[in-house]
Amino acid sequence: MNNMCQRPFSTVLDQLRTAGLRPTRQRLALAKLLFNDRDRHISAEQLHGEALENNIRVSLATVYNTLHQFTEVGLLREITVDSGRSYFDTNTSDHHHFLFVDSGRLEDIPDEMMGAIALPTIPDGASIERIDVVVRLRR
Amino acid sequence: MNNMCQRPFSTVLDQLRTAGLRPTRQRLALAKLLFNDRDRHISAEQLHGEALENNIRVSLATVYNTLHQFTEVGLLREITVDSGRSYFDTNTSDHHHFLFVDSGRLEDIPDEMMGAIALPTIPDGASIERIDVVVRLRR
DNA sequence: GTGTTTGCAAAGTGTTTGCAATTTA
DNA sequence: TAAATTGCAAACACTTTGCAAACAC
Repeated sequence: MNNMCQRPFSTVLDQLRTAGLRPTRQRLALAKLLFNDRDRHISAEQLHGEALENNIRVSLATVYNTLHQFTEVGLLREITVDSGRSYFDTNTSDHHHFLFVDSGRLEDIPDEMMGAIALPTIPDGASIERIDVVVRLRR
Repeated sequence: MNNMCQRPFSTVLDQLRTAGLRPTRQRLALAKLLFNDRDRHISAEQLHGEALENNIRVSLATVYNTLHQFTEVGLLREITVDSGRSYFDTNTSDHHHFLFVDSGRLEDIPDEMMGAIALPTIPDGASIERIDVVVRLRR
């Protein structure tokens, strides 16, 4: 698995600064929860819950704002697998996902497990923003 | 493009019957809207609107029920591209999608435009239900 | 100080549900 | 007539918004 999320913390600060986002208490605390660990696929509600557990006072609205701001800045990647719920992936490198349909759990596909995908021919005038591959697994 | 949706109408009736779904006025009318034409990617609200335009009295709840029942029976395939909105694809064959991110429009990728995807190695005990590929396009 | 960010509660979106009335076999 | 289906309105889950108070620079 590509450990792109183990960025030095200074990078987060830099990226916030570069993007003109002030390093507020809330943003820094959420960034720590998100990036200090392994790669994560986390929803806004989950992150909010985790913040509260860690005695970080932050509102759900701020968690949403922060996740979106981080996504715009390139610190996160947003993934939607099922209707009505977004996950945010701390691994922003090119990679794909396993979705365990029974549990709803989402996991990165290690590069060794997934060969390269041949790029499709695309319509005139269009350009590829990104290719999302979700391998849906049972059992 | 694989025209799997041009199934004879009798097939729809058969599949409903086989599944123990009564061919009610609403189900038949919605099936006609869905399957009489080209391949479609349609949301519940869109289909409901279309039904009303065609003077088919049907509630939005019934449209939702019907779309899900058709999906269970294998007449449709459900696709979620962005948070909070499901599309139903009348093409249930193995194929992938272009998503035009500006408009939100979803389109089948013709087989000629997309090479085969190498199946990934999957975790022990799991089996692949389906692989969703969404090529996100700009402009 | 000035502009940014936050928290709250309210509004919004798409979807599902409970249940009485209706329809189908 | 028994079971399935429908329509309505209310409930739902998740997300976004408006705005005054708090904060960062």
